[in-house]
Amino acid sequence: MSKQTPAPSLTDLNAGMPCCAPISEQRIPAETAAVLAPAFKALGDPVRLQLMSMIASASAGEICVCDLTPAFELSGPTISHHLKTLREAGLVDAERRGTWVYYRARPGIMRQLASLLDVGIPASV
Amino acid sequence: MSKQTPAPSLTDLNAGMPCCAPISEQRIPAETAAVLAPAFKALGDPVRLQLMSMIASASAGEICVCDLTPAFELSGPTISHHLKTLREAGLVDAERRGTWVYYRARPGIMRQLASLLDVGIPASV
DNA sequence: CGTCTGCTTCGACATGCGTCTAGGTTGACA
DNA sequence: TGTCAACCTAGACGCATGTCGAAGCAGACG
Repeated sequence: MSKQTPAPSLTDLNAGMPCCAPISEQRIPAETAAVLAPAFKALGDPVRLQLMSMIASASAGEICVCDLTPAFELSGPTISHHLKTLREAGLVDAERRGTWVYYRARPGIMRQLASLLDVGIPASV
Repeated sequence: MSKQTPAPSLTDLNAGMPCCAPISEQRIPAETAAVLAPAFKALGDPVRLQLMSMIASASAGEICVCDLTPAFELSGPTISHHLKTLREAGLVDAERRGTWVYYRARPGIMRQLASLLDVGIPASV
């Protein structure tokens, strides 16, 4: 045990807390892996990766489900299911305003995941 | 169609090629998502995330399977299976030297994944 | 050559995941 | 109030995945 970067909660991650050293510098504790793996898992589907990209790159900072669904050849419920997965992974937030539901990205956790994968030196292969 | 960042192959990624704009800047094309999602998927399991971390942070740049297996309460075949998953995702390389097999990380693809998640501005939530 | 050890592959099983259709819930609007 | 549209939830089905024990393969070492 002792002084590694401790296991953060999903809330911590979304609060924008610094979390973990890059995996190339320090071995991840089991608890941290258990917390972060679901986020990677959520991105591990092509449809969700595209959804995440569309949401994160939306010019207004948010995007309507009604703009997401027609971008795929999938049923509405299936898209809804994938959005729920992203929500439960803490990657996006949803808000209903009138008839439509809008999704926006949570930059905090994405930054955490990115820094975890960071290799530091931008060197060769 | 037209001038987005085109779909890269896994080989490109491991060759260290710059690949894709961050998903917060540009929507990922379907082909790119199809290529990158398996890498995230491979990291979407706590055991594999820890394995990846142990491999990437190995002081010698590589680590013996015989050092990985006892770190988990899982059977040898199960660890071997997870390592195969990481190999097929292009995240690690394996090399047999004498009795033991050594694994090392492929920094190229990890950098690609990290930059894909990059949110740019290190700002608030 | 025989045997032992380290790792992978094989076959099997339970669980999880992606997808669908059908049905519910919430809000807009006449 | 009634009706319509947008979105989510529920239930079901087939395929993928995580896990194991048993068997196979490759080097080391007498």
